[in-house]
Amino acid sequence: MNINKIIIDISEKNHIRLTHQRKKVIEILISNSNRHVSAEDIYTLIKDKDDNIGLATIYRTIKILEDKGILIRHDFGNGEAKYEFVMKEKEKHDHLICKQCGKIIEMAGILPENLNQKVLKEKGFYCKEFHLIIYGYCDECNNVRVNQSVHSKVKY
Amino acid sequence: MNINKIIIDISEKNHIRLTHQRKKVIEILISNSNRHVSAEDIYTLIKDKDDNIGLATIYRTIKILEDKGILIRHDFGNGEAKYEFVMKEKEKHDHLICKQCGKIIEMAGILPENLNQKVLKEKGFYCKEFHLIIYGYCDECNNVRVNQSVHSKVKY
DNA sequence: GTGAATGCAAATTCTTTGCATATGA
DNA sequence: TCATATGCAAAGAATTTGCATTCAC
Repeated sequence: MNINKIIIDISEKNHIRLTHQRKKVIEILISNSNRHVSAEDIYTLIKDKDDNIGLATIYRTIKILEDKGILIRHDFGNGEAKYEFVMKEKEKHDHLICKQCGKIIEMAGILPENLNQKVLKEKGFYCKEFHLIIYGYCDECNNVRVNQSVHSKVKY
Repeated sequence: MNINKIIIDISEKNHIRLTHQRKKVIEILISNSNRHVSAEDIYTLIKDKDDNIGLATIYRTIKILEDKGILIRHDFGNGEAKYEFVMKEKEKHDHLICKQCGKIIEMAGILPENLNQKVLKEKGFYCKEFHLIIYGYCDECNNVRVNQSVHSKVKY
């Protein structure tokens, strides 16, 4: 199935009117589904292809796709939302973020299998999406840390 | 241990110079440690007590407390950071957020015990903080959803 | 043809920063 | 005393909105 067919498929299944701009946004999202992209990223990637689009349109499109569950929004805590295209085939994964260098490492299979039932039973809550972010230190940064001192003596 | 003593304790342990404003911020955080408060919330709560403080000071204080690990920052995806005072005694918990009404339910004991070792072994990553947010539907909203139709026919 | 989408610029919201003044240790 | 914190207002960054124009169906 080529990318054009996939896009048409998405738009029809989700009742999204397919404009030139929306097509471009979805195209970029699909071809970058291995990354986390911001609205600005999408904007730049489209501009790079000598295509014109307004940032506002991107924000509006993103919101629709998110509503439809086609796009997952991540807040990694730097004040900029990142988006990830949902591929059925792709394994769900969580994110490890280094507090020192900001690197994001993906890791799958962290959460237990039976979480949905557990949460439903205990809290009457129907789980749809699990967002687990683990903050800590990656290997390299941790080595630097232990060589220096972990507890800063800096006076504020 | 009264609240004043606790605040002095925090400031000394963490080498934070104790100003009138910082005292106020910490005081508000402690007395609202059962909630998630934003910078604006803290500002309003202090103003309500007929005390004066600048928003900038609150942001600066928050940043220090977060650096010191006294405060946990949560990004719940509405563009506003929320903070939670860390009480040693308080059990760590995760958050269930209803996609419909926005309600936040706290739940403890979701994550497995041995995560630190697992992540370290698999990815060489040293875990410090676990932020698990589960998006879904609370009991009430889910009832409404199943009575209506789950899939919107609205054309965008 | 017509209601809905777009682009632009202006408006909003949250957060940060520069600088003169005030203050805690 | 004196480095550091504060308040204010201005700057920044991300996102949203109003409105005239354009476009998909």
